[in-house]
Amino acid sequence: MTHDEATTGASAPVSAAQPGRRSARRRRELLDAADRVVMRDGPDASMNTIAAEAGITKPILYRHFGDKDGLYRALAERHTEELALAIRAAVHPGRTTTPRDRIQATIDTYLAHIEANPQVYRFLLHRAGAESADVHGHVTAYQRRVGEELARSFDPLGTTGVPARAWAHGIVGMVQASGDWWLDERPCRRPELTAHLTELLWGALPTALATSTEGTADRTTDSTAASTAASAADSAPETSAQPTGGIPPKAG
Amino acid sequence: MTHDEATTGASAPVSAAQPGRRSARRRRELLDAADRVVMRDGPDASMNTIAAEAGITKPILYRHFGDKDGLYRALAERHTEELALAIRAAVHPGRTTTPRDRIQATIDTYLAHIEANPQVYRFLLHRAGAESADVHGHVTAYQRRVGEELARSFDPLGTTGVPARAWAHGIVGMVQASGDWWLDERPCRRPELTAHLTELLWGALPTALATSTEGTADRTTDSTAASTAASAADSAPETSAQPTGGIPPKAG
DNA sequence: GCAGTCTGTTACCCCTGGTAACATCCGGTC
DNA sequence: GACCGGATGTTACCAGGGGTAACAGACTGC
Repeated sequence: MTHDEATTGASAPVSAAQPGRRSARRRRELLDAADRVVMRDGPDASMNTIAAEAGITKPILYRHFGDKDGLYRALAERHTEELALAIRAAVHPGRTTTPRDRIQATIDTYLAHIEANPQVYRFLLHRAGAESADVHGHVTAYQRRVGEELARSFDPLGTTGVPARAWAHGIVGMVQASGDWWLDERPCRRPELTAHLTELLWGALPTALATSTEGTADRTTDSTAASTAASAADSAPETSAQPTGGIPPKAG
Repeated sequence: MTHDEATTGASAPVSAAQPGRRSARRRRELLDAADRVVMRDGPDASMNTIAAEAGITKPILYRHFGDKDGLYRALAERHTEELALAIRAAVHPGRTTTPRDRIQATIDTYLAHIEANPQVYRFLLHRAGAESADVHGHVTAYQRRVGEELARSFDPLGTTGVPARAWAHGIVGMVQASGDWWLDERPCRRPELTAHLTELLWGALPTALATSTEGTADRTTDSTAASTAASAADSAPETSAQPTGGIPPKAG
């Protein structure tokens, strides 16, 4: 039971005679319910649970989405779209900026997204579309998508040579992996991580390795990153969570 | 419903397999069988199948490994150990080398590994240990492990500050993601990819973006990477597959 | 002989993904 | 109104996979 929502809203003039019209809305509602469940119970939610949350039973879900993978793919598409949009906005800003600012803003946008909704992120990373592929389940496809988006931004001519794409996918993986680690340990606040990663892409690694080999050890890296961390503190969209308490950086 | 008949909660004899020393050999044999099946059927192999491959039945597997996650974790540990060893050897070479050579060798070692055995790689990436964690299934732990390994190599003093660890995990993710993309599309041979990624870490991105913004578009990146690609052709272990021809990128 | 433990088995439970078959409402058409 | 198509919904079921209980030999050591 529990069929709240009174069904048949009909408050708006349902003039559209298209048959898919109503079913599209139903589909969205089902997707909403699935989203709620997945965000609450994690990606292992059963179809029964999702159906119950939607106030219906399994076969309806299967009529709409084919199978579980279809549902999850539809769900993932939504979120991926959202993220890709934000990334695109950060990569192609309206006013002219330096390349470094663009990269930094892009990184921060990504991090802000996964920080704002870790559940979505986990779902996308670990489950979305991982089942369908025959043998080699491509890494969740959403990462690929963002990568291609970034690659296109590197040379807007459409050439998109191998190096650019390798870099783009590499950068996405870089931000994703360090972001994942950061989400778990929270060793610093987001602007600092953004700055560290931008530094890394801007050639901080050879510098750090060279100096550490010669004599002075790790202080170099620390100071380098910290100096730019401050300047990055206010670049990207909000979505900032509250301070979330301490967890001191514990940087030696 | 009906009646649960006590049982109350999974018993969970953590690490049930510890007792006999002779059982250790059996354990290895079981693990071998599981390995065979997983490499043949992919990570979705059922416990029944694995048991059959080992010539036994399910309960024995459960006595040895607790549950499926335990088996998979044991399996993953093996392969991760192997990879971590290779990485460590590449990061800390016996004779003195330049930092750049070390990084390049490390990247190439990783890529060589995933190229040599994609099945293992897929398994580690997608399944290993992804189930056990309560809510947030950390990314397969093997990536983390390699990351920590790399982080330690950055400042051998043991400090391992935040920037170094952020970089290390980022680099691992970078190599992993681009390697994954490369495995799927094979847009170039391994040495080229290794060179591209090393270039990226050595500050090629700002250069490329600056020049592409000013005038010349993508030729810069291509030539830069190609020049070093040749020099990297013979750094790490072989395991090279045949050329596999040139699938043109042709991304949507 | 007995206890203990390791090996192995059969048979079972429960849950989950997925399907079949049947019942229903609602909008449109003659 | 009668009728029909299509979406909505249901109960009931199946196959298969994870996991467990309970029992059966075999080997050790006393």
